[in-house]
Amino acid sequence: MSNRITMAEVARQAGVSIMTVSRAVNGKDGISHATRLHILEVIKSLGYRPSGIARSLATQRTLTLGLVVPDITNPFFSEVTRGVEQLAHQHGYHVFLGNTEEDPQRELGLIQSFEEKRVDGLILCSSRLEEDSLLEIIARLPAAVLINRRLTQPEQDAAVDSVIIDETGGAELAVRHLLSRGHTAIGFLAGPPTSFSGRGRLLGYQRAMQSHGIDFHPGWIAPCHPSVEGGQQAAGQLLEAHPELTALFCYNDLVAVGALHASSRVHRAVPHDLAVVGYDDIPLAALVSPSLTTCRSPRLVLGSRAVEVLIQRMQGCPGGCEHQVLPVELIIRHSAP
Amino acid sequence: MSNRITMAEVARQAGVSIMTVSRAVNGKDGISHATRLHILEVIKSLGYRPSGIARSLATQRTLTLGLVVPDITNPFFSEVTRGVEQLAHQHGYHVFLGNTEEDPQRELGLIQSFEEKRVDGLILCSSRLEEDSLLEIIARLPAAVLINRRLTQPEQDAAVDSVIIDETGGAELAVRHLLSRGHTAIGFLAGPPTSFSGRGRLLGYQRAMQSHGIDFHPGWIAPCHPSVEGGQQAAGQLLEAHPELTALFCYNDLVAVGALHASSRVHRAVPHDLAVVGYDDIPLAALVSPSLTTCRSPRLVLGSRAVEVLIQRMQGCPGGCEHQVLPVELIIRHSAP
DNA sequence: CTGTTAGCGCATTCAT
DNA sequence: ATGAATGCGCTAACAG
Repeated sequence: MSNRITMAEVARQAGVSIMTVSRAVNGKDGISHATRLHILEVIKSLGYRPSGIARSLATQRTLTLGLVVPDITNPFFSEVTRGVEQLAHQHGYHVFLGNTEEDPQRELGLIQSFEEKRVDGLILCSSRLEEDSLLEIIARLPAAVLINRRLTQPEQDAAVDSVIIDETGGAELAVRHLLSRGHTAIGFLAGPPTSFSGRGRLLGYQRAMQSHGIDFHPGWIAPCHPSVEGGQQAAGQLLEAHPELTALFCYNDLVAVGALHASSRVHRAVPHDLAVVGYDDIPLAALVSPSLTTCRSPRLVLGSRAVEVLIQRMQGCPGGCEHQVLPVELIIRHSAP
Repeated sequence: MSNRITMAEVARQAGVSIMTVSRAVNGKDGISHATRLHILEVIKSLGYRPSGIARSLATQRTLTLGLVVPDITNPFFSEVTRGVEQLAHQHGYHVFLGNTEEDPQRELGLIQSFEEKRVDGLILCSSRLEEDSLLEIIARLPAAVLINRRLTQPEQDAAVDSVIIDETGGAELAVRHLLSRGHTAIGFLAGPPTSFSGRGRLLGYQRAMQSHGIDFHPGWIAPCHPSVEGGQQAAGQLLEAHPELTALFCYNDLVAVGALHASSRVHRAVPHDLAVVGYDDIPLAALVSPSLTTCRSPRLVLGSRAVEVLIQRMQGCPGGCEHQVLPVELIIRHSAP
């Protein structure tokens, strides 16, 4: 390797002991101002950089976090990542990024690797792992936070920190907006029924409809793949089967864009002939035309809040686990004014 | 801390020496099949995980890479990141992600931190640092690769590995496409003149125009901020000042989307009254209407190739530095058929 | 095949 | 205010 300069070398050149150098480097006291200055001088001239590895071995802390996401190119996760990095940096931590490519097997591997890297804390975003594995893993780690997921069993849920979005509340907000504009025949392009957010948003839709005294129409709900193509296809079929629908609430913005495409195909102008509402407010939402009315999920905050919870836990703060639920904001644009 | 299990503990429980455990863990030979199985059994039952920290201190390798990007939420960088993570994973490496938030000062800090973390290699994406600092930093590190940038001075450039996109070639491709469709009055919404890609794309535009024997019109070139707003504003002004323009080549897709907005304002239908070509092929490009004809920059490959170069360098491969130039592909869609 | 001896580079006692 | 001894958990030479 490149013959790195060590503390011993600095100590030799400065004519002091290793311990004194250590004190100077870490800004601790018990050292005269003069020698400190001198040592700092030597350090600079030698280009010495302390070894985080050696330090971590001695202190049993790495000042390192692990972040696991399903797909970093997804704007949702990239913004969560940004939030995580931002706050980690603020607290002097650095972050290992793991991309699972949606593969639970890789997720497991990454978590294990991060454990071997001795991360001080782990953030699992939209974990695809089953509850048992998840719980087992988290128990092994010094600190861990789930983003975008909670465990279903109450006792288990109580044992793990989490930060999530108010999926149901956001969906209610969106549907209520449509209802307030006079729509009653509102379809729902539902996402994956297995996902946490899929279930939450469906529940919100149902609640809002029910609270308005609207009969439940199973036919108005169409599951679809959470993509533009999925949305386009599902919207096309739904509108054909149920021409009475005057509005569509979509699982996410990609699906909504697909709905936009589909409606233009069947010559229903948005928003005049059909109102469309999305979810997430990804950058795309403001750029398509008509621009999307949508629910803004606080992605960056999701990440930064997770780090806060983690750091609190790492500092051994007392109290039980935290379950933060972040509110969602309705952004009204042209697709459903 | 959580009383972690060490190799010594495993050794004790298995009734062997630490060294034998080490051999079993690392799959080295010089150990009987039976004892290996036994040790592995003990390891599993104890839930032992080797300490990467201790291992790194002993071996002087961390199996870790550092990646520094300006903004992880930018689809360009998030895909580069994905490529990096992918290939790193393939080779058993893990990656520290650093987000500079476009701040050179933070970039410097991150690099220094990663050096202290003893990363085996560093990838600098679209570095904003000045050449001297850059060179100095790279000299300190065991291995480093630049993405999206090369140093201007030949001697310096020869001293650092890099992976870049053929900016000029891509721009030529785009403009030639417009020329081949009969356009001659082609405007250029140029990006930041200080950036590597800004200069490269401008050169490509000029070359293509010149090779077609078209007089140089400085007025046809308008610098603009590389965003939708910047593009919209610049396009509006350019089209007003030069109504003779029948096509616009845009610095990137965001600018092109802005141009789309602007042209609809002045009632020039795309592509009929005005052809528009973007650059990068971000996901948005296919989703706006009309969909964008654009140059696809191989972002994922940019990342994965950088890791390959890095690993080659880390293995102490001989030969001088590599300067890979990745080709760009023209994607023809509706904005300029 | 297995165990022993030495570090890796630093921080944490405890002396001086 | 400074230094010496010891250990963090593991691997790399050597011995046996």
